[in-house]
Formats: sequence, C-alpha cells, structure tokens
Amino acid sequence: MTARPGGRSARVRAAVIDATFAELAEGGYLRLTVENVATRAGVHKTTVYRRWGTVDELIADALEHSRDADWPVPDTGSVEGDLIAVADDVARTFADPARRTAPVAVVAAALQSSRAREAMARFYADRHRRAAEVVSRAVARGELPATTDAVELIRLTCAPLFYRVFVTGEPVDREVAERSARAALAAARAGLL
Amino acid sequence: MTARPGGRSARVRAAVIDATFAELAEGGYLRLTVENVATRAGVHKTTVYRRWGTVDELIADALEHSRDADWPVPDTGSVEGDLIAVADDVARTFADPARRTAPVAVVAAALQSSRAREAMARFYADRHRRAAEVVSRAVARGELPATTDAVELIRLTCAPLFYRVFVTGEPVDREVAERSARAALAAARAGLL
DNA sequence: CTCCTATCGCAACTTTGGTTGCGTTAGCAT
DNA sequence: ATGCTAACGCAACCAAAGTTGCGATAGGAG
Repeated sequence: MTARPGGRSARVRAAVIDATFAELAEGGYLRLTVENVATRAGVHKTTVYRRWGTVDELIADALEHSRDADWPVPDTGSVEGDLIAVADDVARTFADPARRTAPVAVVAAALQSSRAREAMARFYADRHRRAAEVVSRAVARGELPATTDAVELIRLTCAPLFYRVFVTGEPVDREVAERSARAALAAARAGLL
Repeated sequence: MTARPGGRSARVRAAVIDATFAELAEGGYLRLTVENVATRAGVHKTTVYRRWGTVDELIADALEHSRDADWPVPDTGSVEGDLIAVADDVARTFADPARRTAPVAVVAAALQSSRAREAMARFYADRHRRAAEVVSRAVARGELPATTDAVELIRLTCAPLFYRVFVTGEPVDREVAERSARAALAAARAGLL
C-alpha cells in the first residue's frame, strides 16, 4: 500500500529518463522506442511499458523533470540586447543538429499525446515567465510602456524562429533572430502589446 | 515500357488521395494508416505500399496535389485589414476542430519524413508568395516603405498563431489574429523588414 | 530480524504495420 | 481486334511493437 519513492523505483525512473534523453539526442523522435530506452537504462521493457506506457509519456515525464534545469536570463543592459539574446539562444539551438533533436522531438510528441502537449505547454509557459524578466526591467528603465504584456513580447520574439523551423523549413541564424527581436520590440514600443 | 497516366493509375491515385484527406479529417495523423486509406479508397493495401510506401508520402502527395486549390487573397482596401484577414483565416482554421486536423497532420508528417517536409515547405512558400500581394498593393498605395520584404511580413503575421498552436498550446482567436497582424505591420512601418 | 507487498524480470503470446511472390486485369500500341 | 506489359489483387509471410501471467526481488513497516 505504501509508496516507495526513495528506493529502487527512483533509481529506475532516473535511469529511464536519462536513457530517454540519450536516445533522443542520438536518433530523434523516430528512433525513440520503448525497447531501446529500456535496454539502455538496463531495465526490462515491461517495466517501462507498465510505468509509462508510450514514448510520448516518456518524453512528457522527461520534459517535466528537466524544467528546473537552470536557464540563464540575459541581462545586456537594454531590452533590444536582451531580446536578441533570447532569440539568438533559440536560433543557436535549432541551428545545432545535436541540440535541435530534443525540442523537435517534444513538438512531435505533443502532436500525438495530450500528456506530452500539456508538459510542453507548461515547459514553455515557465520559460516565458522567466524570460519576461527582461521586459519588466525594460519597463522599470522606462524603455517600454508599463502596459506592455511581457510574456506576449517574448512569444512574439520567438514565434518567427519556430515558424521557420516547423512550418516553412527555412534556416534560422543570427540575422533572423535579430530581425524577430527588433520587430517584436517595435510592436511593443508602439503600445500594441 | 510506356507510362499510363490516363487510365486506371490516375483513378487509383485520385481515389487514394481523396481517401487520405477523408481519413485525415476523421482521425488526424494518428489514425492515418496505409491500410485504412487503401480500404476506404477501394484499393488493396499492397498497391498503396508500392506506389507511396508510407503515410508521410501519402500526405506529401496529397499536399502537392492540393496546392493549386484556390485560396482567395483578401482585398479590404488597407494593409491592416488585409493582414488581419490573412491572420484571421489562419486562426479560424485552427479554431475549427474539423479543419485543423489537416495542417496539424501535415506538420506531424513533416517531422518524420523529408518528402513531407519539402512538400510542406513548397506549400507554404507558395501561399506566402500569393499572400504577399497585399503587401505589394500597400507599397503601391504608399502605406509601406518600398524596401519592405513582403513575404517576411506575411511570415511575421502568421508565426504567432502557429507558435500558439504547436508550441505553447494556447488558443487562437480573432483577438490574437488582430494583434499579430498589427504587430507585424508596426515592424514593417518602422522599416525593419 | 521478519514479514508484506510494490515493483521488477522473464518468457510466451497477440496484434499490427509492412513485405514478397505470383497470378490476373486492363491500358495502350499496332 | 489482338498482343504486350505496367499496374493491381491476393494470400502468405515477416518483423517489431505492445500485452499478459507468473514467479522473483527488494524496500519499508512493525
């Protein structure tokens, strides 16, 4: 009747989640199978099937587990610099074949399971909330109107990059990141957010 | 040795593509299997496997086949009205559970096959090119600087909507569409595109 | 220390997506 | 009209994902 979060269960869970990340980094969403993850984790596949059920649940769990990973909020001194830094971080991630696999797989999983979709939504909501700090600082400095929707400005900054990656298939680089950030900033300065 | 594009092959292809759309509208990407499509098309599954191979190829083919479908370019008299119309069309599509399945499935397919990815890229490149007409008219009317990148303005208008649908999982409505269009327009007027 | 049971390992089984070999049908050319 | 062959239908086959029943193991409580 009693749960056992401190013992074997915790070890198994940690091993499986680590294996999920490792498999994801290697082969992306396509190569991510329950069996491969189980084998790499040194665990039997039935264990994974019983506790998670599908690869999408695995990704959802891995995503929630990684939310507390530290992500540095940029602080360059100006909103423009900060927003460009945020955008450039996204652009660099997608430009790197090794690092892009994880977020791409997350989106793929979110398209197939509601658990993964919710986990992804929470992940990005959290990240946006944290990134919104650069907007708060800007408002405090008088760079932006006090009515500015901070999170919306962050969304507007990142959206064009994701759009290129997932919809139009166009490359993302520093130039695109700067343009996105400046465009979003122009809207904010115009008091549209 | 001779090809036979006019006879049975053409009928089979049309039936299969129609069945692909129908299956897609019903159950989305998850329910889309080669067997279901073949059965609905009144064709044996081996035929579909031999000519297309995977569901992603099916989607890619269906997408290329639907590219010539007419899509009305809005003409409200002002750029703002036109851009809002473009954005609202996207928002309405994603807000309708029946109509959203197709584009969502296309993105899902694009994440798993390069053929689907290329087909999707071509599809949206074509649509952007056509929608860019509203920008050309605006430049002709003197509403926007002549240096404006028309396609980039269209991308900026649509990006936040797709971002909400595929990344943050937030709803899209008329209000979001208007804000996206106005934000993109502000950037264009500032000469940032 | 000892018992209880949640959880895991294992092997066998079921289901389903995908493949192959072969005979049949139906366009197209002559 | 008639022969040729590309394309299709069919059934049997293969591989891999996912399931189930059962015995074994190891935390945690008393």
